[in-house]
Amino acid sequence: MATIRDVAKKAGVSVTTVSRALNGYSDVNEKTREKIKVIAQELNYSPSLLARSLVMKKTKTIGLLVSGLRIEGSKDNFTFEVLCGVNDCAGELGYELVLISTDSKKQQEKTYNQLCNERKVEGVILQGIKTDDPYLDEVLKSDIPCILIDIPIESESVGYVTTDNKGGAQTAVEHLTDLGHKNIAMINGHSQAFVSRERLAGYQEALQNKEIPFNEEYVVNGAFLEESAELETTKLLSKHPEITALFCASDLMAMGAMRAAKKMGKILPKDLSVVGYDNIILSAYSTPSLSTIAQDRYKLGFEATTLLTKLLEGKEVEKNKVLQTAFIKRESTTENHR
Amino acid sequence: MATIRDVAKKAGVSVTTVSRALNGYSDVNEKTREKIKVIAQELNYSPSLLARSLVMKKTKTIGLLVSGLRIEGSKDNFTFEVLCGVNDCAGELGYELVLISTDSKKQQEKTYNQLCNERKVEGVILQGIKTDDPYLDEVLKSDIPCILIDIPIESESVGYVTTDNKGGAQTAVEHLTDLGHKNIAMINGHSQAFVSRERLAGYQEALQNKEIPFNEEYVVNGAFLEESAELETTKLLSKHPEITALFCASDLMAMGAMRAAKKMGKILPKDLSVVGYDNIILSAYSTPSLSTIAQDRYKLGFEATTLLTKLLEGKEVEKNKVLQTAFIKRESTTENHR
DNA sequence: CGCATCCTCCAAAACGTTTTGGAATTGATT
DNA sequence: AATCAATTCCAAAACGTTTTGGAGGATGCG
Repeated sequence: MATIRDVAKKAGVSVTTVSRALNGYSDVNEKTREKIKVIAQELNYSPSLLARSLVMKKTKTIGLLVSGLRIEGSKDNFTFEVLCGVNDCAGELGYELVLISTDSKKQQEKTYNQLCNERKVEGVILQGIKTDDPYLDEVLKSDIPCILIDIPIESESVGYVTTDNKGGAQTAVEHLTDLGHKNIAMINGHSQAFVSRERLAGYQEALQNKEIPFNEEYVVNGAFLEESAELETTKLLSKHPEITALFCASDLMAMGAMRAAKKMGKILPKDLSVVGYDNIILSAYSTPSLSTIAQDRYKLGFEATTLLTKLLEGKEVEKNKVLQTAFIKRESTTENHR
Repeated sequence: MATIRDVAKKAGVSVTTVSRALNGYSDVNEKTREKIKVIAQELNYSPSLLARSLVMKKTKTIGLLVSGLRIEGSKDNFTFEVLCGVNDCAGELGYELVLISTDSKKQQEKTYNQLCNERKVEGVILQGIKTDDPYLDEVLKSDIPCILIDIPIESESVGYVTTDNKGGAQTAVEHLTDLGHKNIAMINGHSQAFVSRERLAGYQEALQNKEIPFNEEYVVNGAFLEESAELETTKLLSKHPEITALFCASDLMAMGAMRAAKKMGKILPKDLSVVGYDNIILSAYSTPSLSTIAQDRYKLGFEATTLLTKLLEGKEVEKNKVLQTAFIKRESTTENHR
């Protein structure tokens, strides 16, 4: 409510002096500085970031643009944990965070550039965007610094962070082959995700290393959805009863797959070993608990922010970062008995 | 990048005209308006919300102030789902949303008023704050409109939304008494939460209705934490083996309680019926799945935003809203066999 | 023709800051 | 006494918008 002018008037000095006093400049007498500080406190004055940003042409604000901020995200907490990481890092570095959420409807109203320019965000972190999203082109053309999460594309102003999806998938499948499984199917996500392609590549490589031939029919698409995965698994296991192990590209799909198997009368993990991907909370609580590949979503957000701020501050940096994954053994995988 | 001045220059009109043309005023010729629109598009112009807010003294921005935005929140998703609700409602009504997160460290640097005044938020939604938090006093003294989530306090500028905690708890416990249970214990949250007091009251009332005497030793404090609840349950059941049913003030604590019981060799739900509170995702996936009281966290956020915006727009409204809960029967409760 | 009315447009002020380029005072040095 | 340097302060411009109050021209009416 109180402006710098009010402080200046009450202190009997100019606004310039108030500004310089409060911002720690040296050309103001310590005595007047103290006086000004006291008065500012009395008046409950806090400088308007709006006005400051306007004149300084700097907002110290980054945007977290999430495509599809929906309550369904509760199941894997991807968005939430990334948000926590971004928020913590931004807080540490003194950046404000604005949350920008879009969906296909909103995208028709405002372009990516409009969204960012309006709010004068200095940089953006993009989460949840698909590879065929029209925004992605805009992002690459735009010169607003941006870090993509889980989309490995680089340009002058764009970098990315992701995890070692191929390596993670390979580890998962090798765990299954190590247990003696030969007929290993994969429930993959949708093809508009880079991570799906990478995880498929890891699956294939793991098989190849053990000289197990790749069977196209063993890979089905579960769209990262629990229900789709359940449906696809039912079809898959009916058609191919010889399958003894399943690698799912997400834990959520693994949940659906396990339910499908149970409904078909299979005993887990004896009749079917399942390994997931993500290490979501649920995976520790399901019966059987799920062996999975853990990826650190919090760190994904944190590192994205670190990278972005370095970009903003003009530091020369690698514009990408690939985080490692970790395999977590739980109850859903066991030796092949057939 | 392009400013209104650039558009004006290129269109050969004044900035006034550009402003009025773009904002749909009537005193501009349709032909010039079209021309201006085209040029604005060409230049990729979007008005600076900063400048606009400054001059209009209106930001159309609300703040979601969450105390303790931490990754641990993944387990119950309270914050996330509230956020989704707030975000959706704010989006619909044309409000910007800024996420403000605090913790005890940050609170020492900046007061509540500073936090809000700096960013010129018009109103605030407060989530995750405890009843003994120093911010709460500030909130009540401040004249920034504010909606509290799950803290039933009202003042001139402050309202709240919450759920019917007492009724919910009562329903939960009545479910247990209906199943023939007499020795029903309660694992409550910490006492700095209004919801804990309310749920305790509901527990007591349900017992009283069935003329079951209240036993102080049957109520223990699990601090809303899974581990604490596990520990307390172990102690409780050891000391009072006659207990056949448990009402937990949160699903997460119910998870801990069930684990404790299992570790003691009890078969669930035969030896112990458990009902939780919240209906978090986990509760549907645990073994046994958890009977619980569902509260709609998304709606909590959505209604909070509705209320806040009405307050901001000066509409005369009830400054509070109490949402109903719903009982969900799952596997963790069964008839008393003793 | 004279006047009122409508339609288009615009110059300038305002919002609350920071920064620039000095000005005034004081103290020290020649 | 004159000069110089250091210290402390300030007026004014700038940032990018919206709004106010009115100007100028065209049109309609008596």
